[in-house]
Amino acid sequence: MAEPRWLDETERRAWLSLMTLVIVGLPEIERTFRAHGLVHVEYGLLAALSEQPDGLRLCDLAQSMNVSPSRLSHRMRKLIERGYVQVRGSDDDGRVSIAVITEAGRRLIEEVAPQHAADVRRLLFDRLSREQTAALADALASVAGQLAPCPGAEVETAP
Amino acid sequence: MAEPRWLDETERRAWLSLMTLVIVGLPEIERTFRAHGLVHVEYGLLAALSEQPDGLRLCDLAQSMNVSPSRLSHRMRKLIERGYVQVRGSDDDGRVSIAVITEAGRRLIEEVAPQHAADVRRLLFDRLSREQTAALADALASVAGQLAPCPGAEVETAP
DNA sequence: AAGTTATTGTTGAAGCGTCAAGTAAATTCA
DNA sequence: TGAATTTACTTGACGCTTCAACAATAACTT
Repeated sequence: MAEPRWLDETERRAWLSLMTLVIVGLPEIERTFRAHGLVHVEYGLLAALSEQPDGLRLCDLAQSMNVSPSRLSHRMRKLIERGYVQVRGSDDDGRVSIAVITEAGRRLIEEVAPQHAADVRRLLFDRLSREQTAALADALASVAGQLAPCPGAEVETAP
Repeated sequence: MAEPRWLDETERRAWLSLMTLVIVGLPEIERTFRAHGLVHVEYGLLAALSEQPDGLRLCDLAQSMNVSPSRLSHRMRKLIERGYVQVRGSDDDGRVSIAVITEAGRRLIEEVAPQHAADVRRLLFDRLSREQTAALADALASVAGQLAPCPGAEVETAP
């Protein structure tokens, strides 16, 4: 059993700050979604679908959003129930389902998106200089790049 | 209604990378804890308590770990049931309870801590240069500093 | 001292995520 | 062609988080 390599002071500060961001900051982000009856992932799903007017295979959607099939299935059930998404089977492949955003879904994210962008800005970027933002993007992209084959994990820009 | 200010390309990359880290990376971190019957927050609580041999008031513990009273209460119930923590009432103040880590709790985090440190390293710091790490710590600390009055949110170094 | 307010902590319900198991269709391959 | 494997997706159970409501003690206020 090798001697464990503990984090040094800088690493520890980075990690603890990240955890604070996750534990305190993200729930604040969530509140905007909850006010509209959504959770963050559902917003991401709607945003992704809003860029694909012809719909998206569920497996592709799951992969692009980095969610498990199970999780996607549970979220889709709710989004379908509430009329934000419709799902039809594929003609080509009997296994796949294709999700399409509805008009109601489109209206919803068009309403939520600006608030979300403002939230993210308030939480994160308003507190960082341009240099800090660039450095943050650089570092996080290095990490995320190896985690997810799919880079386009979410949509924050205009719908 | 002002025109929404969308994220620019760098900000978007930073945010999406952060979300990937949260959605893909943190669950990997969680798996180590689950293997020991814990969740991340519980590890943090035990780690915090392990540095206070005389115990800690629950309200102080909650504040220092940035968790709600309710959440703390639920987690403590489990930690008490499993014998990792003991709680006694305070003599000074009839409202407060004081939590103390047990020997079993101490043994547990001493076992888990090195694995957790290795996980964090694998996830994050092994993929970053010293400069990137320093920049990340700088940027995240700027953000976290305004989110949490309490900086010592968790313990990653030797117990 | 009595009433009000603030602090500390708990509880139960509802919703979400994970995991394991399962169905069904397509593909591979013997 | 038929059997095994892979791919796509769903379901149910269990644990965790949040939120609202609650109880109990302490601290103010006049």
